[in-house]
Amino acid sequence: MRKTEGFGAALLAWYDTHARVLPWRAQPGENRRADPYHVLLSEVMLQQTTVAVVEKRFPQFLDQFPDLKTLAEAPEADVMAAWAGLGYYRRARSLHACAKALMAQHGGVFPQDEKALKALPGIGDYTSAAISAIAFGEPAVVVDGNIERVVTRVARVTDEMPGAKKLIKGEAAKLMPDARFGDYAQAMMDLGARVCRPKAPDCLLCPVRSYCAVAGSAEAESLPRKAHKRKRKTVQGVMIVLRREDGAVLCEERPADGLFGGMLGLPGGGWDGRAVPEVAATLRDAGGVTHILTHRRLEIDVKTGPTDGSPGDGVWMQPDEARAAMPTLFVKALERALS
DNA sequence: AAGCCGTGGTC
DNA sequence: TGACCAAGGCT
Repeated sequence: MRKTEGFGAALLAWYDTHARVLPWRAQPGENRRADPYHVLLSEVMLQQTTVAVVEKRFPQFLDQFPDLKTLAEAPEADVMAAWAGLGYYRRARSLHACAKALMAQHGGVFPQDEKALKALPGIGDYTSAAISAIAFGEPAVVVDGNIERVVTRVARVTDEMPGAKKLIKGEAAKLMPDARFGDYAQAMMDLGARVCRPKAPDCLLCPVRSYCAVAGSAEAESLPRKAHKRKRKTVQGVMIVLRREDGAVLCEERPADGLFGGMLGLPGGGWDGRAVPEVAATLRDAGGVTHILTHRRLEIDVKTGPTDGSPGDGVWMQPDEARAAMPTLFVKALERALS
């Protein structure tokens, strides 16, 4: 039987001297735990989003919404606008709903157990465990993409993802120390990010290589095993930039569900299941914009022209204000039309 | 349970 | 270029 005793202690010792310094984190030895609201916000922001991006956006968001109550009471449009450019915009809507639920159902006090946390909007298996461990020191089994990778290698889990998830969670539980559960979870993630990387893992300086089933072997890089992804489809459409005499641009709020749901966007269609507005045919061709999503490739023709017409169900906004509140795709289309 | 949902970086 | 990846959740 592989020895797991001592794994946690070895990793924590490494973390004590190698922890990344991050704005939402209580550093090891700081003798405090991170603020639950900060942990919630950072964890949601970090879902499928790189640390580099979150390091920049977390302080800005926190500045605008300094505490749970402020976030809960903020207009939804403000929250969505603050999320612009971060992607996966349902996260913003869920985060807002989560803050409201915490105020309404928990008196503004975070529950500490995973189960109660997971019942909140936008909080799933990973995030509930992470908040429970990091903000409250609970012995939750935290498994994210980094930890998945570390565990499949340490325990040599060769089953294909995502089927192996249950097995991985079991193995992850075996590796846990008997204290410092929050530090441990973050240590695992730091290890996965910096040492036990997807490509070219740095086994030579890994603090837990003596516990690892595949350390130093070529097999390490092959784990976890993942099925190949299917090719994305190309979708074509049109975006319309109508300009008023004062320079304002016609914008519109997108439907709550679907691509860029609830965000500020531009009129148009053909790429999102909606018909191309007839005005498009009367406007100047401003060029094209290509935008790559995880499972789709959008090829957009940008049309522009002056108008004194009524706003319809849209809203006139100055370009600077619009840019700040719109997903990147729309910003690109706007740039194309205005430059 | 497999597909949907953004964006930017790397190789 | 294209494939893969990054502290996932929801349906």
